[in-house]
Amino acid sequence: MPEIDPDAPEWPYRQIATTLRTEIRAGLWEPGKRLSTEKALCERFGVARETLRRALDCLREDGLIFTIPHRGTYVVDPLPAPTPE
Amino acid sequence: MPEIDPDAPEWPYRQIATTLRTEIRAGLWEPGKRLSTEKALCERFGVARETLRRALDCLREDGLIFTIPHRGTYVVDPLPAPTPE
DNA sequence: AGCAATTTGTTCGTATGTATT
DNA sequence: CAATACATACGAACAAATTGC
Repeated sequence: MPEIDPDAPEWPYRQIATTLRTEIRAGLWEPGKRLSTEKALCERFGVARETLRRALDCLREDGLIFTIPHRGTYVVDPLPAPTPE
Repeated sequence: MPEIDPDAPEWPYRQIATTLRTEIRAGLWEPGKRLSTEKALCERFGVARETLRRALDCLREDGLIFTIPHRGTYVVDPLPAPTPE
């Protein structure tokens, strides 16, 4: 069961962003802790690094994650209130 | 003051080539030095990467620039004599 | 102090699909 | 139809900072 569907109308990077957003909201990624590395996430979703990074950009805009250069990407703590819309 | 006019009769990539050619000839880009990255130039001119690269192709044909893969695009040193026409 | 591995940052090469001119 | 343009995506290579030994 691939985690993204290349044939879906939604772009892969958006599908990935949605998946990760849901997981973070569900608590699968603990606030304050580090997310998987870009490399690991690329392998998990079967996409190129650019695509994965594009997805992370979305989450960063949501205020759900932040990245420390050469260290990793972390889940914010505490999580921001979900934005309506 | 956008640097290119999408409504002009000239294609955007040609307008960009002309602008950069003029700047290089005027010495705004020092011979031997690196030009801005494709990304930065895309943002400056507000065009897609393909369009920007098409403009760089023109300058490359003019012998004004050369590109080192994964490093950047540089202004030739010395500049070639302007070709008549 | 030194060194290699890890990880993110950057940059160009290429290809595809869609829309516009 | 052909050329151009945009957005996305994959690939490759290199840079730079961090980490662990």
